[in-house]
Amino acid sequence: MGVFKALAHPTRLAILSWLKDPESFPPQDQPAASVGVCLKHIQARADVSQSTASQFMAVLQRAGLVTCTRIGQWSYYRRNEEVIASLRASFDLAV
Amino acid sequence: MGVFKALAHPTRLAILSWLKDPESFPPQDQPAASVGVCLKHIQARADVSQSTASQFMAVLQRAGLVTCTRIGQWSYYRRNEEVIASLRASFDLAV
DNA sequence: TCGGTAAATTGCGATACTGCGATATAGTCG
DNA sequence: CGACTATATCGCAGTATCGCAATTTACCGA
Repeated sequence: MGVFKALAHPTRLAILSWLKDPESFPPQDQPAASVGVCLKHIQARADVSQSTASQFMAVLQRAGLVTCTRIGQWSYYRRNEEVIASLRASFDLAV
Repeated sequence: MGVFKALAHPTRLAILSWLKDPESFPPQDQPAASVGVCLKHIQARADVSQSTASQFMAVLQRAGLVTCTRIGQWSYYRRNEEVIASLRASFDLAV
C-alpha cells in the first residue's frame, strides 16, 4: 500500500483535498468538473515552483490517486474517485 | 496530518495491522489483549533489529497510533483505537 | 518556420529517513 | 552489589525525498 507514502506530504494531501472542488479554481479553457484542473492553478494555490507542482502531481498519479488528461498544451488533473473509494474500503483492513 | 507519514512505511503499517490481533503473538507475562504486545514479539515478527523495532514503535507512538505501557522491564504496545477511529473519521475529510 | 506558453524532465544541494551496531538506561533476580 | 534481560537512545553510512533553477519536450498561433 504505497498510497500512504503519496499522502504523507502535507501539500500533496492538500492538493488531493482541493481537487474535491474543482470549480473553486479560476476559470480555464476546459470545464474543471469533468476534465480536471490545470496544473498552473494547482501550482498557484500550492505556492510552489512549476517543477515542484509537476512532480507532486506525478507522485499522486503514480499512486493512482489522480488521473491526467492532456488537452493541447495543458494538463488537467482530477481525482480518481474509483481508486480513492477502494482505498477507503481497504483502509479498514490496513489500519 | 502527520499520521500518513507514520503509515507510509510498509513494516509500520503491518505492525499496526498485526496489533489488531494481539493474541496471535506468543504468550507473555501480561495479557496482550488488555495491556498490549511486548516489543520483543513485534521485533521477532517484523524481523528487524531491536533498535529498529524500538524506533518503529516510537514513530507510531509519536503519531498517536499506539500507546506504550511499561511494566517491569517490558514495554507493551497496543493500538490507540480512539485515535485510529478519529483518523478513520477524518480520512474522508482529508482524502 | 518562428516565438511564445505549458508542462515534464534533469541535475543539484539540502534535508530526512532507514536500519544497524554500540552504548546507555532501567528493571529483575540472587 | 553484580550479572542478566529488555528497551531506549546515539552515531553512523547509505539511501531517498524535497524544492528549485535550468533545460527539454510538446503544443499553439501567426
